[in-house]
Amino acid sequence: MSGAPTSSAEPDRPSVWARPERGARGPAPTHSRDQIAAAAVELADADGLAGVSMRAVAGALEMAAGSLYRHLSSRDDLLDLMVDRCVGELRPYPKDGGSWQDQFLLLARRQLALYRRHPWLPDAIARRAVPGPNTLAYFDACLRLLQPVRAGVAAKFEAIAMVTGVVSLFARSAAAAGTVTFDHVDLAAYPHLAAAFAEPPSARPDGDLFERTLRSLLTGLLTTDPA
Amino acid sequence: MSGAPTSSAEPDRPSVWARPERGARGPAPTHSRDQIAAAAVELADADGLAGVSMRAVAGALEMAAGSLYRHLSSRDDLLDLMVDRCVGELRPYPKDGGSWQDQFLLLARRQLALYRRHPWLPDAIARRAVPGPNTLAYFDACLRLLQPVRAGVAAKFEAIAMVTGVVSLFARSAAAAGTVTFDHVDLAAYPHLAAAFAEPPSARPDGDLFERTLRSLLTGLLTTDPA
DNA sequence: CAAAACCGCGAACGCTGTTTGCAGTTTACA
DNA sequence: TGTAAACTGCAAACAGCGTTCGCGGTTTTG
Repeated sequence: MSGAPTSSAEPDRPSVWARPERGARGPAPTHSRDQIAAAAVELADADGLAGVSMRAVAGALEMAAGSLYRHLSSRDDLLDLMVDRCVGELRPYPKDGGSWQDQFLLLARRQLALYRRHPWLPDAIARRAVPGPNTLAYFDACLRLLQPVRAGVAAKFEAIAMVTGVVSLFARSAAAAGTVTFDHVDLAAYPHLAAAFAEPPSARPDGDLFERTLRSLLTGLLTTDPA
Repeated sequence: MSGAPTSSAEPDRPSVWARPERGARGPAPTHSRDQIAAAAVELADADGLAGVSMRAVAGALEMAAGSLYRHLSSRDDLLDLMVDRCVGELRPYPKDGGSWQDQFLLLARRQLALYRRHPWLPDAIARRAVPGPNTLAYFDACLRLLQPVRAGVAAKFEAIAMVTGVVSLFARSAAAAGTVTFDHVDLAAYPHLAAAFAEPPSARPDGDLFERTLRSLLTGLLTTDPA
């Protein structure tokens, strides 16, 4: 969901998606992958990513912490599951409406809503999540929307990653507006900061900022691009 | 460095910048704040943010882990120190050259270089770092560059945060290009992904992408903006 | 029916950030 | 000048974390 696709030889941790959901020999697992992911997402929505500890997730499912490792090989696997589960909420993908910019913007709006529902999602994604089926479907849908665009695959992936990133910036700026506070700071040494705060508080930028930003970003990234 | 300034009543953890560097009564500390921050930055540059444990930092300075808490009240404080120290590398700020867009772009380029020197910086900043003197100076310089722009303070802060965010996206995409790998995945269910990989690998987008993106972002965010 | 494979469990390991009591050192004030 | 307060660094400990391991019990395979 970030970065361009290449096949570099990095420390490939074996993804969850490779391992079979359950073995063929033993007793049936008392919990499914989806149940685990759902419980973890619920916990993250409530307490943030830090609240998603193996013990907490296991506790929410009334199982022992170590038992989780029958389903996952690490906490990273759990986060991959969570990410893919939430990306699935983007379905169904826009189809048959307006220009590719319009469609992409619609998708971006849905991403923004998703990131607001799950404020921890950008962080979980930025951690280089291994794409699961839903994430692959998301990329596929993006590429489908970008089909009319005459640009190379690399450029398209760059654009997708950039849009995803900007969307998460908007989600963060909305969620954490007013996070940075300059109170109790001596502004004497910072004349322009001081002047800014002397000014009467201006209205926050209008609501179309999201659309205008993404439109200029998309056209800038994809339309005038050669390759 | 992210988000707009407001004075909301959030759980204000007391910043490092408030506490005096050393008391007036006891023996002289064997290490200064700067030495601690420098050691931590060195560690982060080498091993990433995860490598910056209190014990590791203390070890690099040949002191006990608990002793760090004579200078800092938490690890967050340490990260704040690290961030502000690195932001200081942006000095001196551009002055007297070209249009405000040109000057801001120059600053953005320097930020990009900074983020490449310290790949952990974006993460440390995104964690809502408490602005130190260097960060305040950075904001001050940004506002000075934006002085000719007729836009409200809130819009300017939004723009600054957005530029900072996009710069870190570029830094990440460059550092982690080829991170997401679709190898060993059955692409049968994802026709557009499959088609994308069947295509001969196209050249990566040209180098002016950074400039074009930021220019369109800046003009989109600030020039047509009302108040 | 035996062997292999898998499940869930509880206890442990090493790591983390942080707290605490201690002894020693420097300063401020009467 | 002497004493008390304030500060320093240290070692040890605490709770929490992700993770591993050996156990007994259950299910399937041959």
